[in-house]
Amino acid sequence: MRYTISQVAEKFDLTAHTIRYYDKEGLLPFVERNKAGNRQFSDKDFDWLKLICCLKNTGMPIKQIKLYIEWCLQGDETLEMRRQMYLDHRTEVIKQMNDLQENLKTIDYKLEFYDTICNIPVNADKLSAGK
Amino acid sequence: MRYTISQVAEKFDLTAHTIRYYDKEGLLPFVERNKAGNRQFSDKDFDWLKLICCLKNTGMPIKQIKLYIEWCLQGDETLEMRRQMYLDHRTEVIKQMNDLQENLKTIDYKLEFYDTICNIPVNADKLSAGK
DNA sequence: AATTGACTTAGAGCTAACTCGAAGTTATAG
DNA sequence: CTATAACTTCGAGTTAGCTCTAAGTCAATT
Repeated sequence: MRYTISQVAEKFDLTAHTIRYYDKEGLLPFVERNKAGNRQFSDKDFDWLKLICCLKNTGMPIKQIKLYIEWCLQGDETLEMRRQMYLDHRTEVIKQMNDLQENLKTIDYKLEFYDTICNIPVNADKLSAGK
Repeated sequence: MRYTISQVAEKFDLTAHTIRYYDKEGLLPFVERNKAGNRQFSDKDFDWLKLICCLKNTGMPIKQIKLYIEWCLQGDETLEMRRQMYLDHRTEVIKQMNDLQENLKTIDYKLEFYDTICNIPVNADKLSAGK
């Protein structure tokens, strides 16, 4: 099956503009064109896009994703670099998760405070960020 | 105890520039000045800054943080709005954590693949993002 | 009295990641 | 044959969040 840019946009919850931007930035060098010059996405391209979205949504900059894709196209000589990239990125993602969990504690603490004070709205914090 | 902007920057791993930027954006209306016009941070301000960093690091836009701080200074009439903001933000943070966890699976799957292929570097994926 | 260093403001500049508009091409429906 | 819709490129514009520079103030040291 072949898909147009707007079908892909729909499927990945992106805009066609964004997909063209990704292409321009070198993230989609493998996408083929028909005689009219229109992009023709294949199911194989969907795997690439899923991966690109995964890396993007975990905070990897587009330039680094581009680099990774270049490595993939270069072949086996870049295998170890790619593996190392995933190792480093995994560490980053774990850190993000830990940071979120830590910050969630603060938010939950605040919520406890507001849940209490909103039922008994007396003597609330006007100028204090604590408690 | 009173602290200068550079001491605060050091403590919160920000630059003095960034702190002035936050002040300009309305995040630090409570910070006092000495006769020379220099900012004088107190321990109470540290609580505010911790909270601001928490919200910022969980993806809350600076404009919304500013709004929250305005609400705090307005007093009890905004208690319910503040509580609702924390509820909404909590949902956001949980979503971020779930998304990260989901994406981490993809990364771990990739790592498994690269761990295998890097020990037996034969027939690697040259043009496929899958498997 | 002069130098040094840390602060001040105002405002310009930067980067990432889009986001949009203009002008043009092509395939299909009427 | 023409109108419409969906695509194309190019390049300008936008937004968030800084980041930096210039020019100036002020307190403390030499």
